Amino acid sequence: MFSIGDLARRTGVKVPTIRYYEQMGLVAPEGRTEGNQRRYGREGLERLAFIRHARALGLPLEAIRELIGMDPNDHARTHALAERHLANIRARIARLQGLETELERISASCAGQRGDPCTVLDAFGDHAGCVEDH
Amino acid sequence: MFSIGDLARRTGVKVPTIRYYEQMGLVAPEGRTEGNQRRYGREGLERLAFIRHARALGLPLEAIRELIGMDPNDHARTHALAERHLANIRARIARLQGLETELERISASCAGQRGDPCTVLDAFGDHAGCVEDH
DNA sequence: CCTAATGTCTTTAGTAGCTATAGGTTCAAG
DNA sequence: CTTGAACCTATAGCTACTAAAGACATTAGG
Repeated sequence: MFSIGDLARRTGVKVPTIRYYEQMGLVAPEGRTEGNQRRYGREGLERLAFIRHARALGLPLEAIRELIGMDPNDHARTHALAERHLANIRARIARLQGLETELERISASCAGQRGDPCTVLDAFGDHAGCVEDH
Repeated sequence: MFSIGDLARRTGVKVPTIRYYEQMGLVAPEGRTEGNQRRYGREGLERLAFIRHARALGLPLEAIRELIGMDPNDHARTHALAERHLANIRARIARLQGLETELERISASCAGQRGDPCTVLDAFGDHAGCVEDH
């Protein structure tokens, strides 16, 4: 039987976060002590580790909830979720790469001559220089 | 003189968002009508366009507030902010690329055989397969 | 000039995913 | 038995908005 602190130490998920996940219906203790403290079994530990890893992969809690409730034989749904998330990540990468390009341009736009006003400041506000349509 | 709706149409920033920016101290109307409605001048319009573009570049409002208050001759601070943000974006790209790799691995881990439990589900919870240290 | 439609006002609450704090109780070790 | 660490609940805060309620203002058409 693990206390909430044990779980926190073993999974790296902070104590208040575990309680938050419980509120969100993602983990529950097996029971409580007489003094009302949470006690978890091995299942709880594994569940929390699962959540932690899925979160580290960038899945929103909502998707994790879906995963938890999934039938392991339902390949279609499981694969679809993975693909959807992958597409999502790729889109975010593409968007950030657009920003990267533009910020490089902005940074390079001014040589930093004393006495001249900094063009970086203008560039931040200037939509005209943009290639992307953000 | 522009109403808040005019500003919204011209900049693409939604009306409630403009009011929110005002609360955050980023834009202010030049004055109000007798009936208490906001009226903006060209300055307000430009300020809002600046904010919009900076947001599109991914800058947090806090950084935009800094930019707004900056002396255009202070190259050091302006450039530093741009560089900091660029580094930030690059870090995020790197992180997402790590996730991309891992999600590809996860997606590929299961051929989708009927009858066999889906390994994707395990892979989501399995830290052991990770290369990155998330 | 009046009316109807549209625009605007303030205030409040909700979103995601936590984190922090306060004030109180319980547990485990010595 | 006492002390200190860990635990409890409830509430508020964070970012950057968005939505909704209920009242008032403005503007175009007749």
